[in-house]
Amino acid sequence: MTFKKNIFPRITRQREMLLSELMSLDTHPTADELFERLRRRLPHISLATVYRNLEALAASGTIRKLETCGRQARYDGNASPHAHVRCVRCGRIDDVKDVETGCAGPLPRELSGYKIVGRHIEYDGICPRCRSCEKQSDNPKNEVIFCNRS
Amino acid sequence: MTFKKNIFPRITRQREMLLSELMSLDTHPTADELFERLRRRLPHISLATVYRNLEALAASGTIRKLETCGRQARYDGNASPHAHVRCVRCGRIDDVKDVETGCAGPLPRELSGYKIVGRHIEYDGICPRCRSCEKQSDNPKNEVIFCNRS
DNA sequence: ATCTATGCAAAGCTTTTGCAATCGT
DNA sequence: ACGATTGCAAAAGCTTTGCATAGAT
Repeated sequence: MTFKKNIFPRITRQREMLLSELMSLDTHPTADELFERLRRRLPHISLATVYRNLEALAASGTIRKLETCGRQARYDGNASPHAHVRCVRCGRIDDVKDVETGCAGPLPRELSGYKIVGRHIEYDGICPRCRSCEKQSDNPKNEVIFCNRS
Repeated sequence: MTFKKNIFPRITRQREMLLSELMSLDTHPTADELFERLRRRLPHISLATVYRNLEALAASGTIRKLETCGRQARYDGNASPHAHVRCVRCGRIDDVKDVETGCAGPLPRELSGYKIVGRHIEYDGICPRCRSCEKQSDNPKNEVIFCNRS
C-alpha cells in the first residue's frame, strides 16, 4: 500500500487497517473515532497504537493531521493541499471543493523573516445541518447547540 | 476600557490587568505565560481565573483565541482579522504583516453548503532564530530542535 | 445586600510514554 | 532470532469545574 519502507519497516494488521479505514472516510475523524471503528474488527487494538501510527503517517506525509480545529486533532486521509470548513456549532469539518476562494496560488518563499513551508486555510461557518436547526426564535440566547454529529 | 457591560457586569482587578497585559504584548502568549506575568503584580491570581477571562474575552470578540497552533491555545490581543506564521520548530507565532499573500479579499458567503462566518490563515515556517541554529550538519537526523523560545 | 467573580483543588480530556510481550521479516 | 510494534496502564499536559469565599455594584 502507501507505506514507505524506510519509515515503516513492518506492516502490521493494525497499521494496515488504520490507514485503509482513514482513506475510506471522507470525514475528518479524531483519533478516538478511528479507534472505535477499528475496534469492531480488531477488538484488542489500543488507542496508543492508533496515536502512534497516525503520528508516523502524518510525519511521512501520507495523511494530514489537522490541528487547526479546536482541542482535538483530526486526521485527513487526503494529504494533498486543500482548504477546510469547520462548523462552529458542531465541530464538523468538510473539504472546500473549489478554491474559488481566492487563496490558491503558490506559497510565498518568506514572510516576516520565516522560511515558509506550508499553509493552512480554514473557514469557519455553520454547516447545513446546524443551519436548519438554528432559528433565533428557538435559541434566544444564541447558545451553542449541537445538532446530531455525524 | 473595552469591556462590554452586558457580558462583563463587573470589572475586577484581575480582569482589567489580564486584558491590558495581553493588549500590551505583540507576542501571542499562552494562558500560562499570561498567568506567570500577572503573578508578578497579582501574586494570588489563579490560573483558572486567567482561563475563564480569556474564554469570555474571546467569546465577546475582544481578543482572539488561536487554537490553530498545536495543542496549547494562544491568545491574540488584536482581534481584527489577520494571518499568522507559526514556527514548526519552536511554536512561536508572529503576525503576517502584508497580506501580499494573495489571500485577502472578502469572505465567500457560502462554501460547501456552510454559511461562512470567518477565515483563519496560518502559514507554517521556520522562524529567523530557528533558521540560524538549524544546520543539517548539526542535526543529521533532522530532529525537532527548540531554540530559545521568547 | 446581591450575586458575579475569584482561588483552590480536584476532575476531565486528549495525548504521550515505559515496559514487557508479541509478531513481522 | 532480531528488533520493530503492540497493548496496557500510568503519566503528562492543558483546560475546565465545583464550591465556599471575597469583592464589585
